[in-house]
Amino acid sequence: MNEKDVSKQVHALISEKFLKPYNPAETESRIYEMWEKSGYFNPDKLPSDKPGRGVHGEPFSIVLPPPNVTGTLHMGHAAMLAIEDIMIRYKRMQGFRTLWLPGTDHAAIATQSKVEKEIEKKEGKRRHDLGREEFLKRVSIFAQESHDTIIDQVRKMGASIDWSREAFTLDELRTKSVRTAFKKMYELGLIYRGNRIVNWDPKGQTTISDDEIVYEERKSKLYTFKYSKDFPISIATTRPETKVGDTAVAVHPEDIRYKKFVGKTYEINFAGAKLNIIIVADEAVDPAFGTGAVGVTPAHSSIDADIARRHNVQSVQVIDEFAKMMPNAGIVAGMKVAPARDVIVKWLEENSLLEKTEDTLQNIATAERTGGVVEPLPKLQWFISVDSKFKLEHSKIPGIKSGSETTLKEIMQKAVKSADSNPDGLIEIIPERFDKTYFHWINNLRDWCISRQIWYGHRIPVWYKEVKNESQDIYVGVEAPIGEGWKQDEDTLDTWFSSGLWTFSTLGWPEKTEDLKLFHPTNVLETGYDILFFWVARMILMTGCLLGDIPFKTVYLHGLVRDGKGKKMSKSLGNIIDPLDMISKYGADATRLSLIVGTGPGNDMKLSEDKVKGYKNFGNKIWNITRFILSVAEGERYGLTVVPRIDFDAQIFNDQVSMIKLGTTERAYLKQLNDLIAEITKEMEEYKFYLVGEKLYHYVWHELADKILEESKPILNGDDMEARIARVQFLLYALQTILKALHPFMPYVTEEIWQDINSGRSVLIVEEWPKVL
RNA sequence: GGGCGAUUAGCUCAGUUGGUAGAGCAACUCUUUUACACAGAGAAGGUCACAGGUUCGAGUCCUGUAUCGCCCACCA
Repeated sequence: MNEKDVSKQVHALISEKFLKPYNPAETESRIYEMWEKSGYFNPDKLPSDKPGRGVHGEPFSIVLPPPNVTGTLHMGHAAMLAIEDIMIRYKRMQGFRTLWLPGTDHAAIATQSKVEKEIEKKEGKRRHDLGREEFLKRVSIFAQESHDTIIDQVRKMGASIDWSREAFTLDELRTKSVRTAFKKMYELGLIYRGNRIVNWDPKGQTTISDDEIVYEERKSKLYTFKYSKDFPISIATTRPETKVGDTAVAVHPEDIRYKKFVGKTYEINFAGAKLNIIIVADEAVDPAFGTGAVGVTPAHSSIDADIARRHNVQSVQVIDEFAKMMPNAGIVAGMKVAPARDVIVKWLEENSLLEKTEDTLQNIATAERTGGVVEPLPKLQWFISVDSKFKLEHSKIPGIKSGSETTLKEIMQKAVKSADSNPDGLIEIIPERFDKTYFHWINNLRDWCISRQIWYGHRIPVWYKEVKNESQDIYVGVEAPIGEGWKQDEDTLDTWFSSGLWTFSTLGWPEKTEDLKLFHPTNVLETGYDILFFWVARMILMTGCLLGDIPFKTVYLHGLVRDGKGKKMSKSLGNIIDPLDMISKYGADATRLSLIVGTGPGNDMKLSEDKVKGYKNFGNKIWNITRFILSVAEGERYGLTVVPRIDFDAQIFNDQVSMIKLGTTERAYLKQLNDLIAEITKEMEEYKFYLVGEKLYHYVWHELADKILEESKPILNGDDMEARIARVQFLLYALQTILKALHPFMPYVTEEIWQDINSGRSVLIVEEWPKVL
């Protein structure tokens, strides 16, 4: 038999598919289906044949940060899925009883405004034209469609997630969790209803939280003037139109210029409005700024409201919910805020009261979702108090004893580990530097306004009943109260209220489920650093309050996905890279790896199509390495029968069992590979996936392929049978090892190869992570 | 105004208790040799932002400066 014939025969022994380049498109959906059928995504259906592994293993859980049902997934989601799937697959291979729980977020205000915009564009109607019921029906349809798209995308990424436990922040079970949480916190005195200055978005017609504000720097003018000729003090403001609502002028207590006026009151006719101004002394005033005197508008500025409260000064609202001046606003009554400002300035000029106009930069508060300029208004809303003391019955949080008094702020402070300030904290944030940001935020935290005047979301579980004497009965509960005349609160809850419960609402709380016992606290929360405050802090708050526990042990924060040049991806720049597009062009494995390598936790990642392409080539490289190794292993010309490759570890490393002696070269190769496994296993534990991905890439391509395979060719073609067998043994071992080690990163191509070389007798996702020998 | 981060090869980034600088991509030269041209071989490329300091020795520790980026903040 000549060489050519041998070659043909060899090829006949290898699956035909290895003769062509690796084709992700043909492979991925088939493999994903196989995984799903295996049941191994579900921690209850993991293999049970080995002690301490699979269903007998230690639990390891991650709850997916639920994507908003506002459309489709972007690269940031893809990165999140890639990182979490790596964690889960790694732990599953290590024998942990892994749960990765999927879900979606109704994202109240975001989803509602998206649908509102769509309806307005298509039908020219607003939500009030449709009515609450019809509008909600529309939103639900949209949410369902988004949900289906999202689920499909999650699967395409190769996420080994337990679909049997899928949750939605607005489904029946989560509604029960939300209402139970509300009721408990109300009973603890942590949720209260109060009339306070809130951030009102006139465009969205709702309150928003401090975190939903985006500040925009704008040029503005600082006007210095007097209310009237008889008034002794000049004040400065950027918003003259609000001055019709002034009720005081505040000066610093030590300011000798104004000391003599403190306590005096003045009746003034200011632009047609009747003002009653009292001069008060307050530490909050900076004597060096402007005139050193502040016109206090308690109804339209929270700092002014604070001053007013300290000095018992009344509050007069002059701007309404549509950002229009109210009837008591003198000559500007009925006008919009902006023109009212001009009119007031003109009035000041005409009356020779304006002393100075200066250019200044001002941070304008705008609503994140609608872009509307936020108007601070006094409104009756529901709040969560972060400073109220309450008794925490059962506490696992270090520094807070069961049954002791604490506050939500304290819970948030004590739960998180900080090398400097709180070394005993149980929650570790990765990268560490973010704990500074976290603590800084907590220290400045104010009460959280949780009611929203929108329709889509959890309706506040409070019912009112009018009784005589203009008072009303109030009922807070999980179910509607029995009896006539109860009316439920019209408002809905801030979407982060339900997200805050996510780690335990998804596991069945308030029921005492087996899942809750097994999988809570979850091991890792992996999410973007941009929602550290929105979400992570609130989960810690809610879990501490309701379970007396932490929601997760480790917080792994990833950054933003930017384009190849480091620019933020946006529609207007046209630089958006769509994950589905990348998957269909280069495969999920390549897409995943390109999002991992080159970026540490907490850093923004740069992604270009070329990078993805490069990793597609890598998939093919592995494919070709497999072809080569199988061809030499299975060739008759080497005198080898097809070896049951699954048992190689034993054969290689136990000389008693093996008939094959490894040579010094094989042992050197083996040591190198072993060192690599030791290194990357350590780095996996340290969440340094970017290093592991890169090192495996480098080893496979530039060590195994370029050096070891090349160096092996003369031996494999030589006459020394024993040397050939030893080499083939090593190569097969190396192949299996890198398939295992790469599997969390490139699940599809590794599983596809594994299926072939093991003739479908085992599934790589539950194989053992390579051992350090 | 406060805080955080970055600054290392043309580009994107590693560099874990201080011990003579690394990877990927791009560019260059050569090679179509039966695993792979979605490839291989080879060569090239850096005063580690700047200035001081500690040390036998600093990309790494300290102080300061500059530039860029991000977050937080109710100076009216």
